[in-house]
Parts: sequence; C-alpha cells; structure tokens
Amino acid sequence: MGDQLTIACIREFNRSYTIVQGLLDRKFMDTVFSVTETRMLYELYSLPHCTAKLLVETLRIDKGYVSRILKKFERNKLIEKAASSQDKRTYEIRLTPVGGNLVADLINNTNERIAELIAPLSSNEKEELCEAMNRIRNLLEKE
Amino acid sequence: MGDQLTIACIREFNRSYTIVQGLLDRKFMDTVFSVTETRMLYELYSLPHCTAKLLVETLRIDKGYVSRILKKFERNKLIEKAASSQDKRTYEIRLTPVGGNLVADLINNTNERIAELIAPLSSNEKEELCEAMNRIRNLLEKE
DNA sequence: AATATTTAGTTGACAAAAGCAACCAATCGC
DNA sequence: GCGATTGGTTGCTTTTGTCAACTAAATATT
Repeated sequence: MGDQLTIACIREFNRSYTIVQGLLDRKFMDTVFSVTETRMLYELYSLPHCTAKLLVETLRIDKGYVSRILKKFERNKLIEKAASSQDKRTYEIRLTPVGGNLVADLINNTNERIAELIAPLSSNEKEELCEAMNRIRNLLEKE
Repeated sequence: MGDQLTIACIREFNRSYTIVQGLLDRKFMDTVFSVTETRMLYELYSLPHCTAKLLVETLRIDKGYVSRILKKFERNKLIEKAASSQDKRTYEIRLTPVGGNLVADLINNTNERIAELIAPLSSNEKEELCEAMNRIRNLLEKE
C-alpha cells in the first residue's frame, strides 16, 4: 500500500480519535486538577516507588513545575515524601490512601465513559475493536 | 467479549497512542504557535468560509480568546477578515496566501513525521494499519 | 583526600495560555 | 419599535508553564 494513502488514513484517524479522547478526558476538566496534574497522579499511581526525577523524565515537564505541583499535592495530603536512605537529595513519593482513592476515582470515571462509548457494540464488535487496537499498537511499536 | 477486558484494552491503546500523537505533534512545539493556535489554523484551512463563531463552537474555546488570537493572526498577515454582507456583526475569515502556505507547511511537517513512523512497515502492514484504523472509526462513530 | 562536576530538587521572577465578565453593535422575535 | 439575543471585542484575572539561579548531596577527577 502507498505511503500517501496511509498517511491520509492516519491523519483521518488522528482527527477522529482526538474527538474520542476529548470525550473521555472531559471529566478531568470538571475536577480541580489540570491535565498535567492528572497525568502526574496517574504516574504516581502506577509507579509505586516514584521520584520527582522520574516524573520529569517520563512526562517531560519542567522540574520546577513538578516540584511545585508535588508541594501542592503534599499540602492536600494526596502524597507523602519518604526520605530515601540511598540518596539524600531524593525522596520517594507515595500516594496517601486519600490520594490513592482519588486516582482510583479518576480511573473509574474514565472507565465509565469508556463503557458508555462501547455500550452500542455487540460482543463481537468489542472483540474486533480490541483486535484492531492491539494490531495498531503492534505495528507502531516496532520503532 | 466482556466490557472489563475491552475497557482495559482501550485504556492501554489510549496510553500508547498518546505517545504516538506526542511524536507527531512535537514539531508544533518548535513553531511559534500554541496547540490552540494550530488547531485554529487547521480549522481555517479546512473551512473556507469560517467565522469566529464557528471556531468557538467547533473547538470549544472562549470567544474572547479566539478574538485575540485572530487579531494576532491578522497582525501577522495570516488571515484576512472580509465583512459579511448578510450579518454586519460577523465577518468571514480567510487564510491569506502566506497563511495558507504556512498551514500547508505544518501539514507537510506532520506528514513527514507520519512517514517516518510507518517507514518500517511493509506494504501489507500499512494496509493492515489502515484497515484497523478504519475499523475503529466505524465502530466508535456509531454514536 | 581535595577539588571539580554533575545531579535532584527548590525557589523567584516571569511569560504564555486561558477564562470571566462587562460591554458594543447588529439582528431577531414579537 | 423595542426588548432579548447574538457575534465579537476588551480589560482584568487566574492558571499554567518556562527559565535561570541556587542549595545540597553524590560522583568523578586528579
């Protein structure tokens, strides 16, 4: 298949999928958290022994900005900083129970939106959807 | 197929596809334009008889903000406002030749990035990719 | 071991992005 | 004709993000 057609197809997909993602992200807007803050919370949720440095690297945000947001999280009792014995410049960041619950809520929230999105689909269609998504991931993750 | 599995699959896809989109958008960051400005330029490119109102509605941005960005575009000779004879509150927005070329450049730029992305793929794989993308669009655009 | 360099994180100052509300002028509904 | 609505502008504010200078700890260099 030709590159030009493929490119056009990908452009179209991106356009339409951006709309889908907008639908799913919507609820975040209603919360007190910015997109960046939400991304950080997700990261903290999935990386149990996270550090500020790791956030900076994986999310590619300014370290000063990260530092400030973490301080805000701390004030709000969403995270705790645990001094690392290895390296005294660093500390380990953990979600508090409150913080963990909050992230879980965020996740549930998007899950509900996703559920709405796939509600019209039959079992077979859902399977097809998953297959298509996995196929795309496999093809593009060749890197 | 079960909803829970499907949801997990979609979450994974979103995560990985966000990275892909990040790669494609990257170049925008290097330009003088913000994400919103770029979206507006794209919209102006594809909607020949656009108005400020239309931008506000389709992109869901504050009208004051849109007004300011349009003024900036006008200063930079990227657009022209043509008084509408129908409704004197409104004006039609057109990209100037300069503006049009600029958007074309932006598009070429992402196209090149997309080309890099699919470079490792065989002709068959490209076809599969397109099929998978179209399948997803069809399934999710049921609305 | 002393010194230089790099690294993790903080802070202050600032710029860019976005939102809000008041406002003006044209249009619509009646 | 007149009030209500609409498209757009403007001033003001908040939110979001960047940059550079700085501290303290860790690593590398000699």
